[in-house]
Amino acid sequence: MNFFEELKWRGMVHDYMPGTEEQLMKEMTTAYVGIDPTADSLHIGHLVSVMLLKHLQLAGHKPIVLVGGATGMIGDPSGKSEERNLLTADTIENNLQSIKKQLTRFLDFGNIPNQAEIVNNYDWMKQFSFLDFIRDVGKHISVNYMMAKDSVKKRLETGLSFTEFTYQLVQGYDFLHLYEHKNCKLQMGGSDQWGNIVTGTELIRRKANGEAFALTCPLITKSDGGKFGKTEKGNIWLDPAKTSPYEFYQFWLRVSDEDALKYLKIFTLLRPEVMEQLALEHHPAPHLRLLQKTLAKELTIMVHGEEQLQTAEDASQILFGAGTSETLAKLDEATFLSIFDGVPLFEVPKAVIEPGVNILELICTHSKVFPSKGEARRMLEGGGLSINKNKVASIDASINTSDLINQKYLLVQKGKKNYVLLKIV
RNA sequence: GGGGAGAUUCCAGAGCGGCCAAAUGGGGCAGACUGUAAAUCUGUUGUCUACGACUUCGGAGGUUCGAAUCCUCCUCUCCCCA
Repeated sequence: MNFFEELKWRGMVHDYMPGTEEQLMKEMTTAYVGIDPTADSLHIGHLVSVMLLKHLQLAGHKPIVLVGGATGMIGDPSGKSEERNLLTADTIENNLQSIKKQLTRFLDFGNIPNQAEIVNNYDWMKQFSFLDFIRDVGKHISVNYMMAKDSVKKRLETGLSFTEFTYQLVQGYDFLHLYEHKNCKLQMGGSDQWGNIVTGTELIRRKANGEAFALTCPLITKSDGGKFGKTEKGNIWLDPAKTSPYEFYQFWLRVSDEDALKYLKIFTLLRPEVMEQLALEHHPAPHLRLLQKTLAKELTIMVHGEEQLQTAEDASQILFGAGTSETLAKLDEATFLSIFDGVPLFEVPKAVIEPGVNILELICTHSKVFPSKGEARRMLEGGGLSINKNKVASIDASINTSDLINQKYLLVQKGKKNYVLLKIV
């Protein structure tokens, strides 16, 4: 199976320019995707682009990651309703380094013919003067052409700044630059990038008299229409300090049946036969969540490694399996701690708990499990609060040392899925 | 430059002197049902020393026993005409 076929069966092809497939068949092709260095970690939304490159490299082509140090300072108007804050060069540099580190888990930067590369468009944009830019680049693309782009049209109503309007030219120039300096003939990205990518190919044709291609993949959606990759707590990051491996694992485990297979295709490298088999087994017994478990497992290994997966699985087993207050009580401290690594933890002084303390006081005043008592009260009254896996029945309930696990811990549960650990010190 | 409309709780959007912590919808959270899915139904969605109190309706003042609601000024947004 070649690269193109691979992407197709995985449902990762949304649109491509005529000739793209032929180009990829013809020779080792260099292709790039752009990533905005808006944070010091990638999140799972970025993973699609990364997987595109992964497949590309596996098929023998050469991947380039373009970190948008320059474009990140501007902000793409696509899909945004408002102009974004500009980042400083320092922040971007810092973010870039962290991102680069994460990418090495996916792409081979080693000394091979099709080694992955990472480039920063700030490096070539920073000395480009405004005059030079409008003369050498702006001259080749008409305003009419630029205005016709969806990303621009959508913003005409609410207004967009000249800076944002220029974005597609800057991105287009990146492509031209890579075409000229790295023989890069293909740009990939999400379908929202189509317009920007095509501006690049257009620029390459007019200015370099060359031929370049575009390939986009569908934007990842959720079957219920929500935004992919977001939870109550925000983005799912690859950085374990931002999203613990446990949370990361749980995110994928909670994917709906409808989405599970789709995500498996996009985010894992499993072969079609394997997936077919999984789907077949999943169908008669959906509650076993075979697809979700496989998805969570594959991704956690890929991003965090085997060891972290083990912990995440153990923790999930305890928290969501047949776990009861008895099983909790039986855990020794080391196991207990390793399992709850990644679950938010608050410390409470021993003096508070020794005389016995009201439950609401404990979780609102002495620790910030809930931001306000009103919220905690509501949760409790609605039957959504448990301590050590036992539902708290009344707002007058009090906690004392006999409730502690290993004489030190309390497991507070908000609803079904959210756990917080209290440590008595 | 001239004329008009508006700014309300997470969002959209009612309210136009006391019955307003503020309708309704969306979203969020929780409960029930389940499979840590989906759908559905129910509850909840300012804070607290909690049948009561306190702080909210762009900002600052004022009128009034009493203001999200009336007046003045300011800031910002949108629309129309030049």
